[in-house]
Amino acid sequence: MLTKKELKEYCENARENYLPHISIDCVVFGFHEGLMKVLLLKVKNEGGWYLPGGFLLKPEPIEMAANRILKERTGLDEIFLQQFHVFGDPERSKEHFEMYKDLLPAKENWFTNRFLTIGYYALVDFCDVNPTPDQFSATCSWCDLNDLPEFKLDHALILKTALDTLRLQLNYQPIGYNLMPKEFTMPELQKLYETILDKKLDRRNFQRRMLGFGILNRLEKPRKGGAHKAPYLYSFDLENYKAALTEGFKGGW
Amino acid sequence: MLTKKELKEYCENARENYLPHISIDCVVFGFHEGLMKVLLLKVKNEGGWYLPGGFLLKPEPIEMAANRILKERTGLDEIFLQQFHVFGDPERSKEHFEMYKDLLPAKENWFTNRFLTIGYYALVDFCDVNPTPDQFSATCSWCDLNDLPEFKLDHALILKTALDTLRLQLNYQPIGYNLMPKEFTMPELQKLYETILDKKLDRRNFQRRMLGFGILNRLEKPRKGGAHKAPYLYSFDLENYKAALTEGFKGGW
DNA sequence: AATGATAGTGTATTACTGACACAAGAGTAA
DNA sequence: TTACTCTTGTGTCAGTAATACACTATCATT
Repeated sequence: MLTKKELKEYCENARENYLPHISIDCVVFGFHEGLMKVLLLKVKNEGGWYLPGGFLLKPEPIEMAANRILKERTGLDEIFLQQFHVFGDPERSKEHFEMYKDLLPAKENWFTNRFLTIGYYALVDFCDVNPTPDQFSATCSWCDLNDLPEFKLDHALILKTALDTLRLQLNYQPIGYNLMPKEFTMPELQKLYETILDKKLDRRNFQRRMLGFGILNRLEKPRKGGAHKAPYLYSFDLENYKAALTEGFKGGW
Repeated sequence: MLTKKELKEYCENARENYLPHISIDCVVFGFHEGLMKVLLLKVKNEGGWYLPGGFLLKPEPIEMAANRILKERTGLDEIFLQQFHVFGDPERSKEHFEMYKDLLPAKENWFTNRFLTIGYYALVDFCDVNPTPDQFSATCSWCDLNDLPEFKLDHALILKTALDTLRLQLNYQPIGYNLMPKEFTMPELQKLYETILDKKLDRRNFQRRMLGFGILNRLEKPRKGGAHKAPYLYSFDLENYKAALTEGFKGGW
């Protein structure tokens, strides 16, 4: 929560530069040590967590805004982003309304307005991210998808919708290029799928199917160093991967 | 295109009642005589066609706004609606900007603002629709999907995106309840699928697969009156249909 | 009663999915 | 060095779904 002074400054700036009534919230998925992670922010002097988000500059394309916001929170450029839903319940920002309504008159108070928020989800390589709080936040950090904190506003719903969308997309799009390091083993990739879907998959069938998609290159060298049989390393075949992204897998009719 | 007087009145009302910078555009699909149809509007004194659209009342949920807009254009309540994308290119309303910029000063000119538009597609029973122009339009009518006119703004893109989404959804959701009359024959339903997908399907395999979904009831009576063998009539099993809508078909992992 | 057009249905082939088991490699410890 | 353990790589078989294809049934018309 902002102090009155901070609020006032922020609102003046926001009214000047941002489109009113529209915000962007991003669900940033990462994958680390076999666990699915989401990037979250904890606001100063408030309980509850937020998704990284922000506003749209008046002349800015939406996707560019999402990229800008994520660049600020992660340090990353060129993030894989997918717009998935607009959340527009008139009551969705009620908490903010209650919190800020007494600090500034409605007319100049950015946060007592209604906001529609455009939901994006992002897939990123966990290790590349440098979580950076925004000016409202005390903390920006990865949270385990299995162990989520309390959310503010409707951010739990946004996260759930993103996850549902991701799971659905898994069925007709390749995924992983943005979540895995350049080189990885088949068991590691399987773990990613298992984590996203929250279920066990058969090792042999997973491999067969995955290879069947034709988006993987097996590298010559295996991964050394483990205490067991050295697994092969794979990388994505970018060309086929992108083709699969646009055309989708098989898919019925 | 509006006259100056009309524009002025409209803008005053709009500023008062609608959220700025946000619009809704609907792609209304219907199916008639074996052809896929889209509901379009032709504005007075302008070349080119628009999708039915409108704005969001300040306290109104998005979905309700889409319903309200479609109720006005079609006479229908309770339309099947699916939000599919937000279009936000800052240049997307350039045509409007050029058209209206000289009529009113920017400050009070609703139409020279930037608009993000939320795209919904709707599936309706062609025969139930009573196409009704809005106050800007001379004509509201069904157009054949294979024979589309010139569009204004980015409405060709919006339509294409809607169609792509619909085709994709065909693979994991039932469709047809909203597009077909209550009772229909298997060949008629097949024709719907063929029309949406723009490709021929095998009669026998289509039937087997469709019945396999378990969302159809075969009625006792056949359709009489044709010059040929009387086909069976089917209706959708609402309960199973809705279950399939939420759970999706099979779907991979 | 023969014709023409369309509807209903069965079957063989192939591809895919899911369940399962065994062999190979790499380190570890005797 | 050898046996052991853990993990990876791969083959097979059965059940299921997808594809391709051809015949019979029915109605209206002549």
